[in-house]
Amino acid sequence: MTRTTKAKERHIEPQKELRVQPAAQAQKSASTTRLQMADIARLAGVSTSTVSRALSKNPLVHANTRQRIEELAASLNYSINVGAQSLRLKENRTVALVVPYGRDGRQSLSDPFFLAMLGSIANALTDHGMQMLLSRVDEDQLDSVSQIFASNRAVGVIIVGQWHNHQLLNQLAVRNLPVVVWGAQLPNQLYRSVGSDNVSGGLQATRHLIQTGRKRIAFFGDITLPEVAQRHEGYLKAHAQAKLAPVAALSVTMPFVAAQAQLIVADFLDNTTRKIDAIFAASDVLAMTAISALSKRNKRVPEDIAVVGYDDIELAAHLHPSLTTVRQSVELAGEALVDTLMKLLAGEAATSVNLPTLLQIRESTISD
Amino acid sequence: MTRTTKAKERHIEPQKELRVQPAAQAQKSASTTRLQMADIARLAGVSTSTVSRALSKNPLVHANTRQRIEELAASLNYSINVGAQSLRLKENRTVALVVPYGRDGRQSLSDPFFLAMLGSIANALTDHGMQMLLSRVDEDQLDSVSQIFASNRAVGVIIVGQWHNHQLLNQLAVRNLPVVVWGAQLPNQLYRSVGSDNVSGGLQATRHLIQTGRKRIAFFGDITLPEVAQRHEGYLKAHAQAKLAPVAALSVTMPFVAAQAQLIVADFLDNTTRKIDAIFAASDVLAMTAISALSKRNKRVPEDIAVVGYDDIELAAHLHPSLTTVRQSVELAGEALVDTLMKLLAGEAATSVNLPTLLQIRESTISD
DNA sequence: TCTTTTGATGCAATCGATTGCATTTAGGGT
DNA sequence: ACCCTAAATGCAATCGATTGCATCAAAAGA
Repeated sequence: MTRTTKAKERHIEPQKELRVQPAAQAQKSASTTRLQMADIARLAGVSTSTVSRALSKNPLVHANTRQRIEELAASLNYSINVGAQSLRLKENRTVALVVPYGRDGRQSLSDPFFLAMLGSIANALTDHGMQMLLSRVDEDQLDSVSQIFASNRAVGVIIVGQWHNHQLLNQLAVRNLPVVVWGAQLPNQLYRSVGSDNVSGGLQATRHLIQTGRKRIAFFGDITLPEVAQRHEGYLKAHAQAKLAPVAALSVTMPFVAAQAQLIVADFLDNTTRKIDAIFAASDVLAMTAISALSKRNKRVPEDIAVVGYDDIELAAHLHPSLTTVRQSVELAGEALVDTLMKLLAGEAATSVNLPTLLQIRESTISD
Repeated sequence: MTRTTKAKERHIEPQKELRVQPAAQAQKSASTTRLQMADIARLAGVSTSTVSRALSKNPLVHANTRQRIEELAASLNYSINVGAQSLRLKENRTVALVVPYGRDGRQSLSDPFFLAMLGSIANALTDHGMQMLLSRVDEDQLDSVSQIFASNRAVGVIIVGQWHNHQLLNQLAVRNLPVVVWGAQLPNQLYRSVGSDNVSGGLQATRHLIQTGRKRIAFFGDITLPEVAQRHEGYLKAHAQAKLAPVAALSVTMPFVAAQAQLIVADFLDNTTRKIDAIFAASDVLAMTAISALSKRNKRVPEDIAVVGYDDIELAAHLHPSLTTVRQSVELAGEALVDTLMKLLAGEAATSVNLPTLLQIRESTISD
């Protein structure tokens, strides 16, 4: 019997060798047909099976053959088609990072903290040999996250910011989808979350202000967001521990977006009936907005009013005055999110993570 | 002849129906087999061909059939496997965003400007129905970008930051790869770039300082980077136009990373032989670092020393003093990068883009 | 009633890889 | 010289979709 078994010859589908040249660009090099395994096989004088095995370092192929194929592939700059590969292997090394965006509220992709987090997650994923797909999703259509799985775009999802979506996130969790959320840990929470210990952070910040003699401390932030609510809880707790009665009117709800917050801060400060000697802001950006508004009104920070922020973005240390703030380690956060997701993907037990917070005391609360 | 042609029955590969349960997680729902087109077809009592056509709104299928299939698919939350689809169609709607990272120099993923750009690009790509894959690549191995194409991971690449890689980028360009770079436009440039008009930006900033009476103006930035070099060129040009002789010793080379820059700035300021009355910094982060260092030395901004930054990050307006800076519109930048890439992908002619810059005059140069 | 036309659906090849089994070749033992 | 084992390679099915052509059913024309 002949070696060549006369490979099937009926090609119904027409070979589109002749491909239309894009009109404008005469330059487009003629045969941009992407190199594939069959090409390497032909050039190496072996079958695609052997090439496949050689490139995956399968010991079945002879060492010499393998080296020859590897060199050939490298010299031709060949790289296996990951789409075809993952189709066949039914595997996928992509994780989707979902950033919900609402009309109002914290515009995640402009807040330095969230952006830094994104970078950190990218790094952590790279360390695990994972790709990162960035998806922006309308806050109201967060259930479209399940499409990401259904269409096999990614094996896991990291959602940055839980917003007002606790129920939606729970719905994803009951479907057993590998999802991890950056945010607060809440009662009746079915999904895994990673976040800083917001209550403790709020407590540390407020206690510090009280210890430096402040008595009328304002709170700036959007309390409808779980994370902020917990920071506010810490704020109240610190008051209680010091046997101070917090003044409700000093808790001001405002979104995270600097431009919008600025107006509310101005309005608050100009209302002379409310005297304050300190501000605890739910993010560094809000704190900076507050400081800016204060200095426009000739209030000195920290002499007249002390300010504490939250996040410890890189700039916080380089401001004037440098900002006292509650540090959430972006690096730890990224690693914890990715680690938790990896556990879920491996089918291991994974619990929500509460990262420690550390108060960074700087000039905005202590005059030297 | 019978209708059913006795579909092929020899299944060599064993059906792995029995899949190993991950040990720890007994919960893992039993049949997590992802839904596929064949399932929809079976449930609808049609062939996969019909389902495929129905979902792609092919007029060949009867309107009733189509609606039935669409509803079924929707109710089961079915979504076509994009991997298989793009394998068959040989198309791909993913763009890779490559962020080179070097040991030193501007750590793109911590600088707010680059991060904001990333968000802007993500938005622009979403508008074009494109996915965005984020890849971090070592600055020295930038040629691995071609792997992204070879492995069909993405159809186009946007590189944020040209760094010292002009030659490498040119090499990519001669291979006719659809690549767009954020950075300066250089002589002998074969690739398409999008950037702000750095020379003009540097000119505007410096001229403004000169017009407000400053004479000994320091320049802070890493001149080995093309973008910074052009800003410095504008700085020199402004001096020439004002018939001022720039003092070479006042141009200080420093990386973009705040922590590293801080040391160099401190060293510079403490060297009493160099008197200055203004600083033009090549990024807002550098400007903020400078302001912080100045106020630590009891120098007032702008009274003693005026400071101009570059980028106009969102925070710049909310600082104290608010920062005079050269605005690079992140939104325009993202759109221009994506538009240019889309043109390349469509085979249309595309040219490099130089975006206009606008000097934002704020408190750090003008006392009110 | 029988042929023709048209509309709707199914069959099977295909995209670029992986892999179980079959097959060939080389090496070893007697 | 001959058989047997082991090593190396090839064949062809498969992953989940798309699509040209064939087929079937129903409507229209003769």
